[in-house]
Amino acid sequence: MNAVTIKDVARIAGVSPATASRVLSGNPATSPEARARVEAAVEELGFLPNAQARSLRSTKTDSIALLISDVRNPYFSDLAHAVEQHARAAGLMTFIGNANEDSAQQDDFLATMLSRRVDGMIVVPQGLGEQAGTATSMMRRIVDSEIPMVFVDRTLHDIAVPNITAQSREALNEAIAALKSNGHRRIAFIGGPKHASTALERHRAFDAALEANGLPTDAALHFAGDFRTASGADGARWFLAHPLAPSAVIIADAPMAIGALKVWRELRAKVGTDFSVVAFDEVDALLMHDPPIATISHNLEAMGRAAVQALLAVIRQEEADPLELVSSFTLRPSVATAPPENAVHTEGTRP
Amino acid sequence: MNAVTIKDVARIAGVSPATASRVLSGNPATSPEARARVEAAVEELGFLPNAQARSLRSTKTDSIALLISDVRNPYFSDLAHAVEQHARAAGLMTFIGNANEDSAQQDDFLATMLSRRVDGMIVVPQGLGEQAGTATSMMRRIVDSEIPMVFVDRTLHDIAVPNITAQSREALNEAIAALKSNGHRRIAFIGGPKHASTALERHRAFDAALEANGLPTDAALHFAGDFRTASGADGARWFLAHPLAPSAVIIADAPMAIGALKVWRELRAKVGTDFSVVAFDEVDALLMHDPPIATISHNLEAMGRAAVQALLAVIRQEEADPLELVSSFTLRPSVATAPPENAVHTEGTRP
DNA sequence: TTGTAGGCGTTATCAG
DNA sequence: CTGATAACGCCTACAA
Repeated sequence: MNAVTIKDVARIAGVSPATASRVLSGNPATSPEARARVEAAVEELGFLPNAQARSLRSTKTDSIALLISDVRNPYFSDLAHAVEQHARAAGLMTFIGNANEDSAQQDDFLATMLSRRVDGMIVVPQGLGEQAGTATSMMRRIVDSEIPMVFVDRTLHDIAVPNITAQSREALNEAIAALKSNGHRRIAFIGGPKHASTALERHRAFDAALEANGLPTDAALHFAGDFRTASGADGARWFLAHPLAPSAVIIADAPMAIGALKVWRELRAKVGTDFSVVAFDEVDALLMHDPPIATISHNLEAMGRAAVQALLAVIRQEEADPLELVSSFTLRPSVATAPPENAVHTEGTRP
Repeated sequence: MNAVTIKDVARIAGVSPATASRVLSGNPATSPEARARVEAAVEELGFLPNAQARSLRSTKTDSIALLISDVRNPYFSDLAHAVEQHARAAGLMTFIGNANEDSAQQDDFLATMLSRRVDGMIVVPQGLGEQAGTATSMMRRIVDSEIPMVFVDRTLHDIAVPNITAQSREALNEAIAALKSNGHRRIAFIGGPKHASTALERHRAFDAALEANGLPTDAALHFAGDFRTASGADGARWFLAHPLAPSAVIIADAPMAIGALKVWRELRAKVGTDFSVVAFDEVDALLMHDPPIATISHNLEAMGRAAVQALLAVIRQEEADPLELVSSFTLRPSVATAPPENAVHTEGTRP
């Protein structure tokens, strides 16, 4: 296939493989003449060094792996873009892997990347268990291998690696204060899966924000989704049929919000009139919706940059600055301020 | 780091490295006893084989590279998802690279992947020149290396590798017929960049569809965008200010359509009333728009599947069926059927 | 400045 | 079925 090796280059250039290698790796101990001849030979043969063989001896590969939860979720593709551009600026190639919200797919990718000796990994970890999620045994093995690794967006509560996460409490405070000032009292929450730390964080911040605003928390107003479109659709139906008739709902990510909005449209439920909706993640689909949906958004660009910086610090064995990203809340009056008086729910009429 | 090698495993298991290797690679020429002991040793040591070294000897790596143009474009992330799932079903790991619509980034990724000896590549090629785009010299080198490769979505007119592309003529015929039957006569086109073959194909199909419907083609009604959001915004302003006052516009991809819609919203131009819009790519943002935008969509799932199949055929050196995917057209009446009588344009009133 | 001679971790070959 | 041995492509002492 690409059978041309450094020996071929050396032969054509009339030098030894060692000299050719030195030229190729920029070793100063080379004569200008040797350099010229080797470079000519490389050009002539179209030689591309075999990274496998190279990193068998040396160790740096100038590449990192990035594992995201779901390529099709704009939240993660924005993150991927940010990571990729910052890594590139630092001279690192990024290989993107898609876990598809599945820990087995995560494990395959990470194991393959580890065995291919990337210089480090930036991972949105796929958890298994309760609460913030717990590591798979493969994840533990990979962490034990001591490859430089940072978590981004999510964490695992039983693994101690540097992590870049966002904090949504302030934004939820604002959102709920806005809803309350418009008369909303029963606010539902469509949350994420137990294995994702972000789901837990958002859920807790939601409860805390209710309390901070003097509203009662109620487990019955919490729907456990899985961050994917289909569960948002389920949540939408659950919301409409809820016996407590909540007048507003906060949805913990964009795919679920989109799933929910599609259901509501089908059922002719009037978002923003019958009830109010606030969703995490500022994506085009939510802004284009009629009426536009209020959103709580993280700064993915900053998150990606921070993740790359943190990883570089680990690779260089420096101290990493402990970073915390705070989400911001964007209120779109047409939606979040819809008073519950208009709500079908509060009148007991439901599709 | 992961210093445990197959020799350690062999030592613990009390067999030779060769035997350990056979067990690990599923070679049938192994005794049950050897298998058991090796597996126990692997478990005990947490051994992970070094893929670098492995593929230095063998050649298969059970992995492929996928290069897409833009991770943040839902069109490509859907494609990535499809490719990844089908490759996974075929036992192949997928490494995703983001060209970011930039041929230099493409070249870096492909060169790195080639040197890491993936088994094959599925590429949305980034062209350079005129028309369907022309290959970079790195692309040529990579093709010359004879690594199994297929193009998907786009092609390069000076490179002959199997390619999976879509054909939009029928869909555009339908769209323009629908527009015409609603009285539209001057239809604008916001197209893609010259280096993308899809841009050329869609532009030609647009002209052909006009002719097929007995409408004149007019270069003045064509705006050259670049498939990214910002150029869609430019196109939107161009459209509103156009001296010929077209009453409908077809936009060649979703990011440009979204950019355009945002501008029109800001300027209070009434999409679907003042003028009609049809856009390529069925993405949530276009469906959520008020009113929903008519879309022309390809089946990305089928495209991804076909690309994986074609690549597998190349890898196995089989004949690949020359595949051609036809795009499907979804007409959403509320928009595409808006009669031009309502158009601000035809009345000469423009924001 | 250059060449020679190992060796990185694995698998293919060949003899037993 | 197993074990020794060589080789994959490259890099790096070490010696010249």
